[in-house]
Amino acid sequence: GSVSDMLSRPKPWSKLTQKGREPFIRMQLWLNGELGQGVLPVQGQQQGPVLHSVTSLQDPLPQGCVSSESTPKTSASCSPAPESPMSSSESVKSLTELVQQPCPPIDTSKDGKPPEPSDPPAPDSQPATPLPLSGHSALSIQELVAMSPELDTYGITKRVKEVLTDNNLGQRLFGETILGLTQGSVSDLLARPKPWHKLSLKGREPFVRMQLWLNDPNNVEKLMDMKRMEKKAYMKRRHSSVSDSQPCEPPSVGTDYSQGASPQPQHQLKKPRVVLAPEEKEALKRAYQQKPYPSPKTIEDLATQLNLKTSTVINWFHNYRSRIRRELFIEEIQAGSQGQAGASDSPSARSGRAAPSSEGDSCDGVEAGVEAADAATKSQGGPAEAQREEAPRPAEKAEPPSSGTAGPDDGRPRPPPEGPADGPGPLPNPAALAAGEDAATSAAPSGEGPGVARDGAPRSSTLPSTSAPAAARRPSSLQSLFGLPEAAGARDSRDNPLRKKKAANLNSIIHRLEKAASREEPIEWEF
DNA sequence: TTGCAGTCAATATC
DNA sequence: GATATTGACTGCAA
Repeated sequence: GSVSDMLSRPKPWSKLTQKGREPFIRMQLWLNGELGQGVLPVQGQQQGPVLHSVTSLQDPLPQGCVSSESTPKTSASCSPAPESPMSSSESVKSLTELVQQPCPPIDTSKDGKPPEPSDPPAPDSQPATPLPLSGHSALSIQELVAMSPELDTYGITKRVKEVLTDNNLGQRLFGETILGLTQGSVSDLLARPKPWHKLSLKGREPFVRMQLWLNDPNNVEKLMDMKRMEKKAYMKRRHSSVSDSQPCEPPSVGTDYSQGASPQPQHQLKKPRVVLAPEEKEALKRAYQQKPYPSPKTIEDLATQLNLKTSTVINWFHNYRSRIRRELFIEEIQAGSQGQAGASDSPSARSGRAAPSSEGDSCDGVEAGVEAADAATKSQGGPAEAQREEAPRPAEKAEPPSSGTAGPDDGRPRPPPEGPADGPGPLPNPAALAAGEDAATSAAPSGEGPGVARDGAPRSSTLPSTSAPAAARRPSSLQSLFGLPEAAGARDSRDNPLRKKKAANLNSIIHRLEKAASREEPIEWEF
């Protein structure tokens, strides 16, 4: 009866609970041939082998399947191991274990044609899947992510970095093979992991993959294999291209692009990458300090004055906000782990424990740990310290006189800013520009900052005092959030960037407050 | 429409 | 050559 109902009236995915999704996962797996025969005994007890099939997928990661494609050597298949029935709670447990504990050797796929992310020769062989996943794996990983227990993103990346460096494995290989991401993304991810509870489902995926990879006892071997294979393929291509004096591009199956169709046009269509001059960045940063959320008009003005496209300015603000936020996360984490004195190097887990459902605990509460981080950064020699203040620190090496121009001596291949080539001239003072526009906003911080809730706006159950990370709950953190001067306390010159960040973050909060205040309906405050 | 998360990919830097 | 940085883009949600 349930089956009939489900088949004839399937609910949309988004409406389904996790439990409700299980049958669909099973169906999908079954369709993919992933479920063995008779592995799913009809549930004698109410909760049968829930999730068992999912958890029994020994390799939800691409790596196995990928390597099977491009690494015929790697043995085995993705077929699930024999299973035994399991209760629902056991299933959940098994999921947790899958992610958190070492799992049996990963078998590689036998089916499908997984793409070859790291091996360009057959770029079109897998039209549909951008990730190095076979279809079922993609589904599985998403399910795993959805049901994954909280992971210690910081710890995971730390371990991944260790393993990679210890074994001389590159980010590119790892990213393309294991995560389905490009080198840049991997670098970013490893250097600045977000805490688990701040990640979206999609954002969690790479961490689940990393965790699973870490759990795989053969992970390094497989990657090494991939590396060897790549090298081999590369040598082969190089060899053949040399002997044939052909371009070493992968031979695009049967098509000859090298003739009439010029090989160039695609390149010519590419837009040159905009590279902002240090002075421009500096100006933008100043504007950001004043107003992290500039109005369209301000953006327009900034763009005009800096001789940039408005979209560039918009993008810059988006990127900068987002990256600042992440920097602050990192600082929070660092501070947290410092404060915890090694009790656990699981900051995200920490906050999770403190706030089991603390999604809204500190939306912008990234300030929470900054103060501690501030102290921490001075004494601690951590892996991230080198870059910790990089973003917010204005014009690192070439702290330019702000009136300077983007002179040619900056040595950067500045693409032609489509506009008069006379340059921006003496750079404007965008800060003033931004500040001037909204004095009220800028003045706000000096007022009663956390009065956020004074108007009765629900300080809300979503923000229980216990929901914030430990550092955030310290009174001093609250003070630091809204009491900048004291919090920042001019301890040394390194405080400046932090103060700026804090100020900017505060402005960001204010911006949201203002926005929220202009709404009719009550809202839930998230700070 | 706006802001954000996540990512790519070009470029810079090590 | 590997890694880090960063402008741009996509897709989603409010």
